[in-house]
Amino acid sequence: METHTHSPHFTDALARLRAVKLRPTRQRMALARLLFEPGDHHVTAELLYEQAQATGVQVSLATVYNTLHQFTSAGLLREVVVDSARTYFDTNVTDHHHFFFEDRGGLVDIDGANVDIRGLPAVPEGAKISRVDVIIRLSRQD
Amino acid sequence: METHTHSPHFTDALARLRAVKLRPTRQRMALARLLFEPGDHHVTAELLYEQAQATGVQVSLATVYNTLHQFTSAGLLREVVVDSARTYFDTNVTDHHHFFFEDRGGLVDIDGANVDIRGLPAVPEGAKISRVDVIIRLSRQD
DNA sequence: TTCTTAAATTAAAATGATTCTAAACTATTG
DNA sequence: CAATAGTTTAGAATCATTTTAATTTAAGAA
Repeated sequence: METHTHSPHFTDALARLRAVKLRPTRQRMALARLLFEPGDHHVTAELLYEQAQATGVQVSLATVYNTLHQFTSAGLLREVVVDSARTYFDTNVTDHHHFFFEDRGGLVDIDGANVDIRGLPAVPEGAKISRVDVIIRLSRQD
Repeated sequence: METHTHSPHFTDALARLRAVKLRPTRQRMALARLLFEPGDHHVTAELLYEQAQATGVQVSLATVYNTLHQFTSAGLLREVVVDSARTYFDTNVTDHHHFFFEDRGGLVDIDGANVDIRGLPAVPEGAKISRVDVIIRLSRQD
């Protein structure tokens, strides 16, 4: 006999929200599932909003923006700045870098563990590194 | 006796425009001087527009945008994507990277000659590298 | 369960950077 | 100097994102 009837997915999203002290509202739960169940990927606000609509989740675009930012502040997501036209959010919050396909706007992660950057100058006085981003911009081969 | 009465600066801006086959209009000449005389630096469209106004150059914001993009296409400028809110243009078009001060939005160049990046995976099939950007994001110490 | 209230959601308006439009100039060339 | 292709521009349009202010809801108390 199971005492818990929640699906593992539900529990997972709920656990994540609890862990960062965000109220598990219907909207946040649904967005958390869309974001974290599929494994590492990248979304824009517009894309996540479309995914919500496509899967019957009722949520406004404003809430999608709010939620993406709240999740980012909470460390559940990372913002990736590669394109001045739109903001990407990454569900992979471990140390890593990106390939960026300039033509179609896609991102692919590069594990940061193996990447070693040498020859950088000293960090300016009074500042500290908050993050190092390596972006490899790709175009179509000839 | 001098046969040329142009200042070196004027000649320089003119030479640059000629080199990339852009008509040396009053506006482009003035913007070229604002951009290339001070040596390497970074501007946003709005900032360059303000500089033009401050120095009595009559030019519209639309032309500033047009010119920045034309100069970029011509290889006279480079676009730097570090902040999703605004686009920076860099007069340094040699191989280099950036420190980015997150709090005040400033950029400082890092010479690319000494920087060595190891451990990157192979470039995806059918794609080629158009550029590698290293952005070191800085926040205030403590 | 019901009440209370702070937190969350939302539609719609506002914002801000950037691009577009189409009309008025201007550099270049014959 | 005239013709014309390339430029500039004011102002409108666009588009991602944020804000506003009103409505709804989650969570804890009673």
